[in-house]
Amino acid sequence: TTTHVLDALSQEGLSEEPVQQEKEAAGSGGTTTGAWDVALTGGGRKHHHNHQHRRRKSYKVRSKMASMEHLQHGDDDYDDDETEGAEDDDVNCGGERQREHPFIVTEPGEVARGKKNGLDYLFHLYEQCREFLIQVQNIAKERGEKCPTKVTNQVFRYAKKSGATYINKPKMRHYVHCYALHCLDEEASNALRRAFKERGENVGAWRQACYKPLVAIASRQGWDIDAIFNAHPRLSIWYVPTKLRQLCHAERSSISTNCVVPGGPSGHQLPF
Amino acid sequence: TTTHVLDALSQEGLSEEPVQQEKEAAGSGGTTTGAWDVALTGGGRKHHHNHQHRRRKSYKVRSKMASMEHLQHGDDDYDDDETEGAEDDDVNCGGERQREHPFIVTEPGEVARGKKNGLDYLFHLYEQCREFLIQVQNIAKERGEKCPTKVTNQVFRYAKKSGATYINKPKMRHYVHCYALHCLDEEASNALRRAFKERGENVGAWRQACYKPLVAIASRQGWDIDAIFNAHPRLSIWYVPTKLRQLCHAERSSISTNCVVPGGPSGHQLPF
DNA sequence: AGAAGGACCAGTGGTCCGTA
DNA sequence: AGAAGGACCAGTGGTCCGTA
Repeated sequence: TTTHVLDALSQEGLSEEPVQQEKEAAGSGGTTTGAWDVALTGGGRKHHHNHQHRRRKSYKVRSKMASMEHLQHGDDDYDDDETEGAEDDDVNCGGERQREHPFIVTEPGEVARGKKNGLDYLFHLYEQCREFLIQVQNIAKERGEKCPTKVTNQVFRYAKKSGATYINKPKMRHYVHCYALHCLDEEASNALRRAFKERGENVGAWRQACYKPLVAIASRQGWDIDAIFNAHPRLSIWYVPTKLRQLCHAERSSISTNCVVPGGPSGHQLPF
Repeated sequence: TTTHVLDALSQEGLSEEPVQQEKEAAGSGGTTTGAWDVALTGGGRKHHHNHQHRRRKSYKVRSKMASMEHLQHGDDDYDDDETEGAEDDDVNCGGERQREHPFIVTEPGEVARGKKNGLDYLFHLYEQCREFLIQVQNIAKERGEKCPTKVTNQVFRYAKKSGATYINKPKMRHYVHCYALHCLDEEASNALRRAFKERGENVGAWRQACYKPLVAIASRQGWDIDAIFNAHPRLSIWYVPTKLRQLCHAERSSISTNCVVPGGPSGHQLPF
């Protein structure tokens, strides 16, 4: 599994035909081996299924991503499995790969039904990215190259090359602060999930609601959100989202304006 | 001195006329106050001199840099002071600002004579960059923005805006490993300077020679050159130069090839 | 020739907005 | 409408090479 891993770091090919390198990467099953991966890739059957698709489609691909739909969770079936197989959803004639199923608010331990993904799966994606980062780091160290400490573009590229096509930068960046709450206060995160599920709120509303408890955590720890991220082993590899940083700053400013501290105007110290 | 510092971080102006902001920055004396600055800017007289030049030249500037030659060490005179004043390299009719005087190999404490700069001055530039970084960090913290841990493009831009036009990225990156040796083993660094001065070697030769003792230091500390840089408070803010990283890697590889360790082929551990 | 540094370039962090 | 992600963009790290 470590041989094609080296190829994966080299320049991305632009050929319209699927290249040998990609087939090898597909065979590795994404190089991660968590319980989720086994469950979600649907074992060996789906793999062969997808390989056939890829070959069948190879002359009509439209983009360089079109030939990589293995491990595709959008193709996976928890609900209307065989119905799906007959529609263009699974056959995917257009050449563009299917999008991932949208997330829904689930309780801890709950598996999403229908064409949906749950939040445990979302958080699992962050763990997978961490594993890809560790692999990239090991390769870099072996080669004596610069070693990334964060999940960078390079890591996303590596994940994609390794077959984890369902991982992409905009998605991971979008939910980082949700994952941060999960890491820093799992109890609070779980409670929020249960509350928002019960109220029937959508993912966007839950996502927005994750900011507030994080700002509260920051307020208790001297407002240094970077330090808070860096102190947590699983969170430290993620960039602090701009909006979270801004919220912490805004909240700190408004508090130190309203509650002037005896120390004078220069101090941003807390009133306790 | 902290008010125009905020302006300095904003977008660089492209006007052909010198703007008010630049005049203010000039007045601050580059915001650093070490003994070197005083010595090298030639006190107040030169400042007025340069201000006149700038005003006199303002209608014939060719580039956006042309109006910023204050603190210009290339204009400073240790040797042929008044002769220089009559020539075009102080009057600077072309509109392009003068280059810095080239470095020569000097002993510790030795001031370069003639149109040359010494190595103590070179190392002082690294200290100045560190001060600029600290200022950029303080501003970022105050604003709740991302806070750089290294000397980035932003810091070089800030230094230039602050009037330190003699600081630039290619130069600083070029000599980083020389500064690293100075930080990590000042005795060895001093000895090397004396030896190369005595032999009459040029700066390029001295610069090349700085790599070897650094690789030796790395070999004694487990080859992790990043860790070595990061462990030193003044060095940690500089990126490890590519070539130094490569030399450490190459040396480690060749040693572990020649001296096979009982532990087996996987080990990169040292034979002691 | 030896050296300083403007300016370029490939690949980054960040996220918008055309898409489904 | 709510959401996933291709693709763009400003500014980065890195250093070459036209300049003096």
